[in-house]
Amino acid sequence: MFATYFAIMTYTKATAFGEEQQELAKMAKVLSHPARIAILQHLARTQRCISGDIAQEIPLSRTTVSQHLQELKSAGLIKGEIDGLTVCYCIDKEQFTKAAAMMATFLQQVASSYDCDCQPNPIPA
Amino acid sequence: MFATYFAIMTYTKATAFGEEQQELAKMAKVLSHPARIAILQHLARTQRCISGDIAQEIPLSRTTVSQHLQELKSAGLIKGEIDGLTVCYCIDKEQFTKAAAMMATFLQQVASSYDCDCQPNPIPA
DNA sequence: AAAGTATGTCGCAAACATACGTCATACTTA
DNA sequence: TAAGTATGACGTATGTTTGCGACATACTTT
Repeated sequence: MFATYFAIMTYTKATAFGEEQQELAKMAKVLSHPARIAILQHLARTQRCISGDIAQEIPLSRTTVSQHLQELKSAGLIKGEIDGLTVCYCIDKEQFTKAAAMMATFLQQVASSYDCDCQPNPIPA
Repeated sequence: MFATYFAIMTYTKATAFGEEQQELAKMAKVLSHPARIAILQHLARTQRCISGDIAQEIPLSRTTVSQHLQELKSAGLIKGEIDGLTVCYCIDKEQFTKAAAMMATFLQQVASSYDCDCQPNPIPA
């Protein structure tokens, strides 16, 4: 107990990243591969929910595309329904919108930060 | 020459990812680690351009934080000015805003896509 | 000049991501 | 029921990222 406290206090700095920081990083990670961007764009553009034809649109093997789809799915950004032989994927609009809003808010906050002129630390607190 | 053509044509699908897809993925990758999110938030929040004090705010060693700073810098999202002993980092507002806008547009486009009900491929083109 | 401080760079180990061939599953159609 | 097709899961090779200690650099202060 004391030991635990001590261990924590020894670390002057933050002990872990915040919930939101981890959420944002996770969202960003999902988007951090061109194949997954391409898949999302394709799903957004197409009128119908294309299944494995997606692999036709992307310069990767079917296996690899399937993996990327799994990743997008387990992140909750898309959903897939089995319909007989084929699987119909589409954007999970609700979840995607939520995650996108969080990301957009973060970007907005950082972008609208005060424009620094890189002066040396003014008040060495 | 013919061989090259043949090699290209053999690939029915796209040969490479688009410029924009790669740009977006790159931006996302930079944001795909909680430490880098935390650093950006910290820089945005702080009135003055903190240098190595950043390491105090983050649950990682100074070395590792320095690396993350380098990554943000080489992605152009932040800039750092040496001022004697310390280095003053801050958001590169122009570049960050540009990248953020690109990302926000992409998210918006996907989020505002048509809401699919996952019917089986209607017209098997 | 010597000691001190803020930083960055190097090199390594461990963890993770990517790509893809092959195999397993489950449905369709003949 | 057998052949065919669309998929996902498994295994594995190869590459990339992360984290950090130890060292190098460059400036400041005494």
